[in-house]
Amino acid sequence: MNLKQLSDMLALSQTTVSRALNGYPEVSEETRRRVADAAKRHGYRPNPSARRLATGKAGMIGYVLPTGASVDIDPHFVEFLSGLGDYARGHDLDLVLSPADASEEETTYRRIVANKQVDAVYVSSPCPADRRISLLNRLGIPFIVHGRSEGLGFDYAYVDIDNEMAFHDAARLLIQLGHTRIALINGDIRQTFAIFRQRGAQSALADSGLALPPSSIRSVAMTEENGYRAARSLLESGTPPTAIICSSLIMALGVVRAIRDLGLTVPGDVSLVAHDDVFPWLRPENFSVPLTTTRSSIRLAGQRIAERLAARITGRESDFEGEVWPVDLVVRASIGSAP
Amino acid sequence: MNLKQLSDMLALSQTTVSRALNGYPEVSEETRRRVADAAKRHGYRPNPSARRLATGKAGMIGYVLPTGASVDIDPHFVEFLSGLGDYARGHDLDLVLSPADASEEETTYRRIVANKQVDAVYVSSPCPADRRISLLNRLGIPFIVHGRSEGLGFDYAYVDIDNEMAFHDAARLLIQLGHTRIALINGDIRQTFAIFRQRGAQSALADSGLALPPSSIRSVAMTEENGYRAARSLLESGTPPTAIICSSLIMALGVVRAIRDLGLTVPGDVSLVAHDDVFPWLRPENFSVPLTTTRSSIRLAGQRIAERLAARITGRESDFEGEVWPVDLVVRASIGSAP
DNA sequence: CGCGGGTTCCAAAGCGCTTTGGCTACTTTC
DNA sequence: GAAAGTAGCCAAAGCGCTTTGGAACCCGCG
Repeated sequence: MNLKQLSDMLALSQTTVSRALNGYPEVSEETRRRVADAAKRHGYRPNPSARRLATGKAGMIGYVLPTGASVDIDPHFVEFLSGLGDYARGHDLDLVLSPADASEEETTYRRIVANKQVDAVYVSSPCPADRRISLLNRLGIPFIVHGRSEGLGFDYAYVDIDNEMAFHDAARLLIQLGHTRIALINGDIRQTFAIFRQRGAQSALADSGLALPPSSIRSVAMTEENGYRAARSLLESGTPPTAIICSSLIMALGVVRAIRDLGLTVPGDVSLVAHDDVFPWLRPENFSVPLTTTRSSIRLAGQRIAERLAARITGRESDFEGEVWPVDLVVRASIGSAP
Repeated sequence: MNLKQLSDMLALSQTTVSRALNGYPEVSEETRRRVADAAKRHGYRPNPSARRLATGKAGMIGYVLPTGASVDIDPHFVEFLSGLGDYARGHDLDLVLSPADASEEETTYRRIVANKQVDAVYVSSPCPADRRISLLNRLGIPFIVHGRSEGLGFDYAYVDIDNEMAFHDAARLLIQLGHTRIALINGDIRQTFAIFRQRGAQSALADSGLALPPSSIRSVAMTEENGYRAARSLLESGTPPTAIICSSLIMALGVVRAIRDLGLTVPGDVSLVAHDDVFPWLRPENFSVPLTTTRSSIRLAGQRIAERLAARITGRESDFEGEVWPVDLVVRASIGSAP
């Protein structure tokens, strides 16, 4: 069933039917009703390819998926996706993933924009002066960044959490508990979120005249194994920390294992705080010692980003506002006063 | 840069240029080279919407993403996606995700097929007599199932691992070690993979005159918490198992925690085998006691499925072959002879 | 009565590609 | 040397939609 058939059936022109369906004003209410009615009855759905060809609008949002033989997609991505799906479903939005390895990332962005395959894209895990962001800005396609970049020289729309404040607060709490040797097990420091977290922890320590020397910082990909290794090397060093702040629950698994392997206890010997992105399948309250966390749901961010993306596509949103969400600090048994 | 501009530039007709680019035989080698050359130099890319409109082919593969307020996307999905990406990248295949909740799943499949938005779809986590599979079969779009269904009454293409054999082997090994009270902590039993796993474990036990009574089976969503609860309830029952087989590494985390909480040890009191889907961020050899696993990489399955999907789209594959991959049984320290 | 001004509708021109059905010119065949 | 192929190319017709630029009609006003 296509437009022509439908309009023939109604003895109207394709123009009128199209307009009736798309809410143009120059068609009488009665005709509009008749058309809408027939369309529904016959299950008419405009062919998206045709529509896209004619309008240039795609009804899809795009994401360039970083892949590569040695590249693992972040498990956080799935949570983000859930959130995106929560909104997209019911708003007739589809998501197109274009896998690309690092070397062809830029080309891929250019391609999906040039082809008008998607109406908007989102970008995740930005680094400072992120090239993808300046590229998209130049290409002029609506986009939203999940996270923030720095030093770009122009405004852009983003949704981020207050990583700096979160880790500041976590560090401050540990300091208040008397800890002076605090270590940070962070994610890849090339990414802004990790930079902000380090900054937050550092400033809290500085506020109390303490330091976070490079020797107390680890910056690694967020796997259980890396968490273990980082924690071990910290705890086996000359001046082991009495508290560890850790950028992910997955790494925290490794940290806990390392602590236990060394015959130490939480929070007796080591206090532990981790950032929780809210995975349904791994919850901080279920750690052997319930984990104090800085908590912020990635899924919620996904929802919000989808919503704003949709608003940008339809032109309801056009400024370049950055949203920074506060992060909860949830205290559980894994922290205690310094030994 | 579009076809017309390119062909004007070359003083050739659009027809010839199109044919040269698409490898039709009726164009001379020399012309073809000239065209290919110019296309590359000017970065010409055919507009996919136009091509789709003309051919009906989309160059995309589709997936209906189950979502819903209380639905969590499986973290395995991300691994699968990595695999899909591995192939898709470099083959100009994009992936479109259409989020839909359970109630509109069927409608969504119909929509993406009717709209020719995608050339093929894949289906994951099938259950017996899966309605999606019969629907797709009826709609006549190429598809591949990741996993298997049963009792459908027609053939279809799938890629699956030998879950039954895997769990059979795992159970047999435990029996050989002298275990007689073996428990199974399984995934959602409505899904075929879980049924097969149960069947495998059951048949191994039956081979030795043992049974796997319902009281020794838990069938739950695969989270750490559920693993913990299941293990606890099993171990605190009147006849606690001396060995547990567990359907996922994530649940195994909880199982290990439960064992420890009860003051028991692995493998002294309880032997543990888990299925490992090969997450880069959580590895069985890094458990406090390295875990014996049945191992099969989901990522590899993703690659293979993308490859076969591409083959089906282009017509290189047309039979309805089911592929069943063997599963490795990797022995590590978490199993021992029965106490 | 005729005319500006709405309202409601339509024919036709794209959008950028593929594909059908020739057409030309060059070989081959007898 | 003419008939029959064949290789190489092209014009034009779609694919299904949106949108431009009217046309037809009815209204009330001077």
